[in-house]
Amino acid sequence: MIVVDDDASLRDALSSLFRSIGLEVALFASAAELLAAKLPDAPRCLVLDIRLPGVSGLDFQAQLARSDMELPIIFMTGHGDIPMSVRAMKAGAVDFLTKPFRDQDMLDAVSAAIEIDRGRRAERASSSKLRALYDTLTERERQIMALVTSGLMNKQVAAEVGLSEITVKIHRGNVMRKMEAHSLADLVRMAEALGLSAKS
Amino acid sequence: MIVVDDDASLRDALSSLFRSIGLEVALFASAAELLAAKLPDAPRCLVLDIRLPGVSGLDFQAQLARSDMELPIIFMTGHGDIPMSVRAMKAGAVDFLTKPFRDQDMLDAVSAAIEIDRGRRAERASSSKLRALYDTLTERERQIMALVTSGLMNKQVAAEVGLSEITVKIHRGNVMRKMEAHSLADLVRMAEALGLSAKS
DNA sequence: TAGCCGCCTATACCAAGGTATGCCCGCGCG
DNA sequence: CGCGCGGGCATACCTTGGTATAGGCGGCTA
Repeated sequence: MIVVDDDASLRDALSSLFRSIGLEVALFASAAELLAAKLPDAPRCLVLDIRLPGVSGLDFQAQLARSDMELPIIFMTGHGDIPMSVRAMKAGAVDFLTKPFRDQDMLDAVSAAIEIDRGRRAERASSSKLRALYDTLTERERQIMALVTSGLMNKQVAAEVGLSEITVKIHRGNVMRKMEAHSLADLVRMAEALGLSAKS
Repeated sequence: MIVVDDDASLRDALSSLFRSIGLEVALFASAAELLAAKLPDAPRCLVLDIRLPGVSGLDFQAQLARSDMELPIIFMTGHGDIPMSVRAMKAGAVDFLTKPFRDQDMLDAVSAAIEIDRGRRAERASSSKLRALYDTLTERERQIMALVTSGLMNKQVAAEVGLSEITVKIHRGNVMRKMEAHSLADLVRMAEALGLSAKS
């Protein structure tokens, strides 16, 4: 759980609130401090005041979304307005609370956000493993994989790329082995997840 | 384009605004009137005042989401607050505008909403066609389809369901024909889209 | 230079996929 | 009752997939 707010007393209040339900908490007074810090790699979320020293919360949100450190955000504000909240929600914020808020509302938002982060992490983990496997393929193998998973027969693939059928079979076998696919169905699903498509 | 607002002058203003960019407009003073009316089946969206005679806009949104008539909603409000806007956005609203709003803001929101609706329609159309094909399968065929697309070989499928391999081949062929799949890869993708999984 | 790797090909062989023909059973329906 | 249909099984035959063995070519690098 990461809290960024320039009000020390609010930070402390949130800290004890989150600790009371067993969450680890990291406190920061500004976005810059957060970026400078190293954080443990666990399901988490960001609780952010929309008015921060330096950058605005919305800008910081956009900045995070562009970086590889994407994590669910819950905004807080004392003097926000509707267009601001709408913009934050459209940009993917999990919630947008007005100060003062009820503890329970914050806890609900946080548990929803952590659940989202958990899902995203699982997603990223499996897709990055897939990427790693895919990266071990040679150019030819990638080409054959795309064509095979698009539903073409070996002979059609061979004609498409100007190879003999037997060579296609070799590459195909290599692809199956390198991708650790146990069946064609497996490979098709991997190709889907990787966003492959046979471009003619 | 569907507009629901109890203020006749605002309805007229929005009507002429939308017509000026070539959109067809249907006007209603309440949610009940909208539900009673028949509407042409084309990409569209709903522009809704959050304070309506009878039901609240948020309730109406929830009601629409539960029904089969799901369509993108843009809320308007004269006296809304942040929690209200956040709730609407969380429930899937495309935008939430405060009166008075700039014409351009409304037009931007509407074009985004119509784009969303167009995408959803395409999605629904292809998935409902898939459903229709899937519904023509017999119980056995569905069973074999699930197992085959999970990556099992015919003989393994046969063992799993206690049939001979040749019978599995027959069913498998029937599945391919009925689902209009041109290859196993096709069938696997269909199974994915249908959310099938082989339950042991 | 030798060795490795990616790449291509061929022959041969076996496993798996796929279809046709033919026959059987049970059930519901006109 | 006869008929259609879903379901099942077998033989036969052909296609496709998959692997092993073996060889050739070009490029990179220790």
